[in-house]
Amino acid sequence: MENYQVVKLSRRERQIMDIVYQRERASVADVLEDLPDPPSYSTVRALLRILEEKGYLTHKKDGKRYIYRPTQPRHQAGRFALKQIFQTFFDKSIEKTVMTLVSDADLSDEELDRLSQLIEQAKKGDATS
Amino acid sequence: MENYQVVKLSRRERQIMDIVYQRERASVADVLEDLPDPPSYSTVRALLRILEEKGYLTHKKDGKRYIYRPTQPRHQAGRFALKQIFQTFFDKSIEKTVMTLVSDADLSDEELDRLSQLIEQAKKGDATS
DNA sequence: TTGTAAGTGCTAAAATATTAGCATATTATT
DNA sequence: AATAATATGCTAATATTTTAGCACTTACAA
Repeated sequence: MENYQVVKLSRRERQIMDIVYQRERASVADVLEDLPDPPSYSTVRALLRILEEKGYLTHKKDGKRYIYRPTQPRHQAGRFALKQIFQTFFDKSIEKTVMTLVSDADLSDEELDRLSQLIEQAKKGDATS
Repeated sequence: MENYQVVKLSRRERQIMDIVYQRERASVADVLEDLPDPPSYSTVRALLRILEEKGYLTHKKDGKRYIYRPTQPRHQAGRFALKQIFQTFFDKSIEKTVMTLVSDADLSDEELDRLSQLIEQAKKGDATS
């Protein structure tokens, strides 16, 4: 099970994958709009075609233009990306990673309550110690 | 404040930065050891030199060899990387990101307790709603 | 103090990624 | 059904990344 963060993607390819993941689906124009240092239209089309060839994207026609989507579900790709992050920056510790997220987050009370609940559930559900 | 995940790093450069961050500091041999599809020794040296030129690494001498370190503190780089992730994959929602981490994590009771505490503190400390 | 092993500095070749542009197709409009 | 506007398909030039190799340096041990 390969993840796009891990595999051989060039800089532009990664930028484009990030954009398509953020938008869930995107036309060439959408991607171009979000790209930093935007290259030409043709360039973006070429990259999208390559990413499709490599298997990271698919497209379907919508009227006369193509709409691209990731082949891998966003949530799944996200989990892989997170794994990469906590292995690289947080001593492989999920706890440290969560600590950082929560500390920086400025979450609302509702959000914090939901997190508390989740943690309570985790305590019950699992007997690891 | 620029982050290496965000700026123009090539694929190999990123791989190397990840390795150096994981190890905190690394010799050429260390990096070579961890690189997938490892290239030659000279190659790794060249890339390390380039990363130093670009300002992402520094080195000091240790005996006859160089030890490289990131110029940017790991924790700080990690926070940036996390931001990138939750913006790309989790609808910009830190809550969703934490949910995923905790759900997947299989954390020990001690870890869960510490997280509960952290969340309680966050509730007290901050009046956002 | 000299030889040798293990390092680095630099440069240029090779491989890959990035880009633009022309030819062609499709849709909508008149 | 002809035209204009807006797509895509493909190819080849350019730029960047990745690589190896040779020349030089340093540390250490005989």
